[in-house]
Amino acid sequence: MESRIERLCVDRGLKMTGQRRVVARVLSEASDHPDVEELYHRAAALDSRISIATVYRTVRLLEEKGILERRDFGGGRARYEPTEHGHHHHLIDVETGRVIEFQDSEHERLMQSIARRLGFSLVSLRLELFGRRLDEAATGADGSAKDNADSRPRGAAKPGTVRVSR
Amino acid sequence: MESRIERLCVDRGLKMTGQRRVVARVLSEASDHPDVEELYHRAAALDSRISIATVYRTVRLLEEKGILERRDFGGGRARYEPTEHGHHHHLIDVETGRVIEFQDSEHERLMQSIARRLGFSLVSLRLELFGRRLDEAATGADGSAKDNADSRPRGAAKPGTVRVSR
DNA sequence: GTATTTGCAAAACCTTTGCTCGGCT
DNA sequence: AGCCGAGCAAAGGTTTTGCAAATAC
Repeated sequence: MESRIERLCVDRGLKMTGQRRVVARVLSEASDHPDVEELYHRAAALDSRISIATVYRTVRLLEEKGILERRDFGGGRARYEPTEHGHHHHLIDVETGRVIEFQDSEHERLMQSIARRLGFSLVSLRLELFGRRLDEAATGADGSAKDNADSRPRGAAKPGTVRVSR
Repeated sequence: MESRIERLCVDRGLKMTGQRRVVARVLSEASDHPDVEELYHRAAALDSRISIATVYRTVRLLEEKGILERRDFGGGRARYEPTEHGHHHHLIDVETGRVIEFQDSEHERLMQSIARRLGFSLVSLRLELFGRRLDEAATGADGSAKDNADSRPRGAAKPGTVRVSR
């Protein structure tokens, strides 16, 4: 069955090889921000006839096509995630490395206005927060973000989406 | 004469060798965000008896001491700038690569509040805007940011500091 | 059929490190 | 004399690439 990312590839006229299909599936099913090595392992589990060079080539291609976005959270390896329409940002737990996504519409407006004041139109932005977990009791947050490391809840329909609404 | 960065090094008890003094001077005089290669070239111009390994070791040391901050604006090379007290952020001109700094106190507050809502205390953050220059005439900005590539106006006392005050 | 893509291994790239020598205290 | 830092070159980790063989359209 055709995965979501595979559909995007086909839509953009990419030649769909077996390897690309596998990588597309892995990406479609990922709910985190895997690096190339991790993608390679997951892909190899589905089809061992794939090399890491192909994974590198594929993520690069998909990034050029706007299907993936490359992230750098430090640690020397690039990490990838599917491009989303509504931009979101990341909060990285400095103790565990867990990545939490969030959105904030007020923030988007603020960034637009700052760019405009500096004489620029905003093309894109990168916002990453690094934080330390507060005691559950000491905060007003509901603590609903789960403990599975590096989870990436997203999408309005999914339960557990972390969104700061304002 | 003792450069600003050299003073900071001495204050933290670092042994000041000739090479460190040169790197400290280069950093003190830099008004941009040089990478190691660039620092090496500038340092070598002042004293050719310096190796790139020493520059790497020095920036790493100064980063550990909190004197420098490492930045990654993409491009695979780390770039460095002296630590500032008031945190600032960067707007990168996507056409020219020029880096403009800015601050926004409203933004600081917003970030604190977002982190808190997610159940975290904010340790640090990274904000980078990527933008395209608007026509001078079409914007309300005063266009005062200069055309010298990669300028880094900063510090309250300096004219030309780019600061979004709100 | 033909242009593209893959696998493999080598190369490229940035950064770190082992070791010996040199310089400062 | 003793230590710490510097230089050099080699190693390290990630990503890219050249080339021949395989594959999609």
